[in-house]
Amino acid sequence: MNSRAIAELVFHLGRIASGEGLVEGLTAAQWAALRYFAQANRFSRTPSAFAAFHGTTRGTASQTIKSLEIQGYLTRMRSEGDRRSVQLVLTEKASGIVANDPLESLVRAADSLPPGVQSHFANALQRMLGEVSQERGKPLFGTCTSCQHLESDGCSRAGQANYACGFTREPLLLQELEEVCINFIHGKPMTVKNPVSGVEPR
Amino acid sequence: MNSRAIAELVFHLGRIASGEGLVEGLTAAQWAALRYFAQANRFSRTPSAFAAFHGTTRGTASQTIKSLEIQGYLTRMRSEGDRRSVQLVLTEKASGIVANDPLESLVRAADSLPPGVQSHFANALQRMLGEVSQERGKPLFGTCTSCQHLESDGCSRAGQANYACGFTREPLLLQELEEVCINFIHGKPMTVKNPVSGVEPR
DNA sequence: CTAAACTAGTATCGGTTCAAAACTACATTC
DNA sequence: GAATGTAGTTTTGAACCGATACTAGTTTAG
Repeated sequence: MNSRAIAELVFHLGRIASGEGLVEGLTAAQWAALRYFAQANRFSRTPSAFAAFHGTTRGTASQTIKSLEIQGYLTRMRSEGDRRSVQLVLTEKASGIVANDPLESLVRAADSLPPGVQSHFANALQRMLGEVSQERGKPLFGTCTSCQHLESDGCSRAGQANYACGFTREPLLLQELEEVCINFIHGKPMTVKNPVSGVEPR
Repeated sequence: MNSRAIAELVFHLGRIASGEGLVEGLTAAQWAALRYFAQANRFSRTPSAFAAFHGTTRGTASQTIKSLEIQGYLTRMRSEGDRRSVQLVLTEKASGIVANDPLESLVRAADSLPPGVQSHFANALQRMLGEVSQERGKPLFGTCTSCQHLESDGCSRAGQANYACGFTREPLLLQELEEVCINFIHGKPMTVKNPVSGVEPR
C-alpha cells in the first residue's frame, strides 16, 4: 500500500516540478533535451541516444532538437567517423539559461533534505530506475566511473592512470569519466585494479 | 551537486515509469486522471480540482476528462449543491484496468526497496512536494488524517468517534478519511484530541 | 433586490508532444 | 556487390498544453 504512494509521489513530484509553464519559452521536453546534452559524453550526444534516454521515438527527438536548434540553443556538427551521425552541442545562449531550469525548484527541495538522507535517497532512486529500465527493456544510462567497460592501464598509485572504454575501444579523458553514456553497463563501483583484460567490444 | 542528480532522477524516473507507450490505449495524462479520480474524495472529484492537482489548466483537464468519458472510463453527474459543478466517478470498466496502470512497474520497484527505507523515502518525497508546491503557489493535496480541518466529537476511546470537516462543515464517513482532498492543509499528524473548536470555514 | 464580481466548466486557437510509418543516406554483413 | 541494418528526418493524426473567450450559475456589495 505504501509502495503505491511512493510511485505516485515520484511521478507527481517530477511532473509538478518540471511543468512550470514555459520558462524561457521552452517546454518540458526541450528542457529535458538541454539537460541531457549538457552532460552526455561524445558517444551519446546524438538524437538517437537522446531518444533512448528520454524514452521516446527518434522522430519525436528529432523534432524537439530541431526546435532547439532554431531557437539557437543547440549546434549541429556532422560526426567524423560515421557520416550518418550528428553531434549536438549546447550554445553559449543555452549555457546562459541553465540556471532558469524549472527543475531548479526541485533541486532546492532536494538540497534542503538532511545531508545524511540525500545519499540514501539518491541510491534508492537509482535502484528503482535500474529495475524499471530492465523491466521495460530500456537502456540504463550512467557514467564511466561505475561502468563495466572502463579500463585503465593500472597506474592507480599516482593520479596518472590512462583510461579507455572497452566497448568503443577509445581512450577517455579524465573529465569524460563523469559524463553520461548510452553504452553504460552496471559494473564494479570504482575499484579498478586489474583491468585491460580482454573485454571484446564486438 | 548531488541534489541536482536527485532532482533529475525523480523527473526521469517518473517519466520513464509512466510512459509505457499506450497501455490500454490511454495516454499518461489520462492514466493520471483515472488515478486521481480513484482516490479523490467527494469535494475533489471535479474537473477544476483535477486541474489544480495535475498542475494544468481547467481547459486541458476538461479535454482529458471528455476523452475518458467517451471511452467509457468516467461517468459524469451534476453536483447537487452547486449546479455549475460536476462530479466524476470511475466506471466498472475503469476499475477493471487499474491493474494495468503503467505506473505499476514503479510500484513494484518501490516495493522491492528495503522495508525500513520505504517510509523514509516516502517522507522525503512528501516533504519535497510540499516545498515545491509552496514555491509554485500550487495547492497541496492530502488526506483528512493529517489535515488541520479534521474535527471529531472526542469519543476517541472506542472506535466510535464521529468526524467532520471544519472547512466544508460536512460530516465525514470513516472511509473518507483516507481519500485525497483539495482543501487539505497540513496539520497535526493524527493526534486528534480536543477538536470541534471554532474553526470558521469561510 | 439588483448589479458587479466571481467561479465552474466548456470550446477554440496555435504550438508541441507523441507513436507510428514511410523515407533517404550511409554502414555493415554476408 | 546485394541484403540487411542503423542514423536521422518527415509526415500524419491524436492528444496535450497555455491562453483566451465564452456560458451559466453563485456570491458579494451597494
